[in-house]
Amino acid sequence: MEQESRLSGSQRPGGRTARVRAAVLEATQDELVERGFHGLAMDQVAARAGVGKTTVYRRWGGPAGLVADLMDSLATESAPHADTGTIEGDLLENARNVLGAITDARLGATFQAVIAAATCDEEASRALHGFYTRRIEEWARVVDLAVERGELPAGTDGGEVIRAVSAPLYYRLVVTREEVTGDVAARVAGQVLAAARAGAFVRART
Amino acid sequence: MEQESRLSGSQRPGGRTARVRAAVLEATQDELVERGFHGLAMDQVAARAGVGKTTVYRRWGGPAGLVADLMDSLATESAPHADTGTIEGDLLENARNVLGAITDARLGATFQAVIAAATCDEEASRALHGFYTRRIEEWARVVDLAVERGELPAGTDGGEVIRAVSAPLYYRLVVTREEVTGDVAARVAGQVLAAARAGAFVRART
DNA sequence: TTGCTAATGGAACAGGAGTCCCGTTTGTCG
DNA sequence: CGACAAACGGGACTCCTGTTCCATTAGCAA
Repeated sequence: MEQESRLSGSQRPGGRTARVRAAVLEATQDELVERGFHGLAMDQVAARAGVGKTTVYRRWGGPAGLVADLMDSLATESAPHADTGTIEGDLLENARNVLGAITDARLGATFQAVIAAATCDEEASRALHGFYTRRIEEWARVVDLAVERGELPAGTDGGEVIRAVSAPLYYRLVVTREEVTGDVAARVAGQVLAAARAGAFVRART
Repeated sequence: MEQESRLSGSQRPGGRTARVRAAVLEATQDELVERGFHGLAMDQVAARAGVGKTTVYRRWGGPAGLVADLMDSLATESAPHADTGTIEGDLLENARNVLGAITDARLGATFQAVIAAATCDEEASRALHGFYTRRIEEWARVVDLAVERGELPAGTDGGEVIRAVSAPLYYRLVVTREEVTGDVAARVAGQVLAAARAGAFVRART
């Protein structure tokens, strides 16, 4: 249960190792869609990926390690921030981006699985934290650009703005378990925009 | 796996049944704090509660049923909305209330466990949905009162406002896995207040 | 108090997840 | 091309979760 950096630090990152990882992560996502995190059996994943059960246990340790690595792999392919020209458009784009991720069967199941895993596993928790830290940083730039354009007050905290847009969508998905629609996404973007324009997201003076 | 209404509809709700339920739910919470949802073993719960393993399986069916019932029991003891006299104070109070719930070791672990359970179990999902539906309705009243006092524009959607305050806190807890502090709670309450005053939460005309 | 029945408890049983051992395959380097 | 080492694969084994059966206890009502 303590094999680190299975990604980059491999001593032999040759063809097979990478192939196995790809096949296993692919199979993991499929299983998550069909059975959810609690139903994620290493057995099944190994069989579906066409690799030995031993290999999966050796490299990932358990279901949590599996979803943590899956999250890491998703991090490398996450989309860059939008640039529609206005902060209104960019925030709406961010909301739609989140909406798309959580309504997509494959991605949605994956995110929920990692969230579930993170509640009881330190490794999955770190993977999740890292993923969103990067994503928020990336999208926070649209706020900085808006400030430069004079659309928003100087000192507006971009990370906070992006969090404020994303949070209500995830909140509905995993906490209140309400349906998340395009309407909700649009409303939320509008609400946050209003608060940002009013200067509610300006950083406190140090 | 289909024994309904173990709460109210019992044909014999006498002393022992209620005692057993209380002991089991108590033990469940303890186990959740120590091991999390994935580590919730019916065995352990039964032993800690001092009841037979068979009883726990019979009445709750599985770990998910256990946390679902726990959620239902928490619903009955959730606090009524605040009434500080100003919407600013009430929203801050709501933020602090959420903050208190998720930072409390016992409650925080419980909520995270139910959230994890809900990602893969329909029953837990319904319990969670019901709990927050009630809670949001309850606290939405502070917004209605504020509208009556003239603090906020007519037509402001109370449920949306409460969600907007609560969401960023839960988002940090379960999604981005950032620390949630009193600072964050206060900031969020302020941001939502600004948006509400600007009329961003006014319902669309039908 | 007495009997009925719901509810509980103990113990044996079954199924599956996770671990271990060792032989086999496959990159990689000289 | 050849050898070494890392990584993989299969199968047996163990332990624990969840189920089933039946005896026992304890509410409830007459």
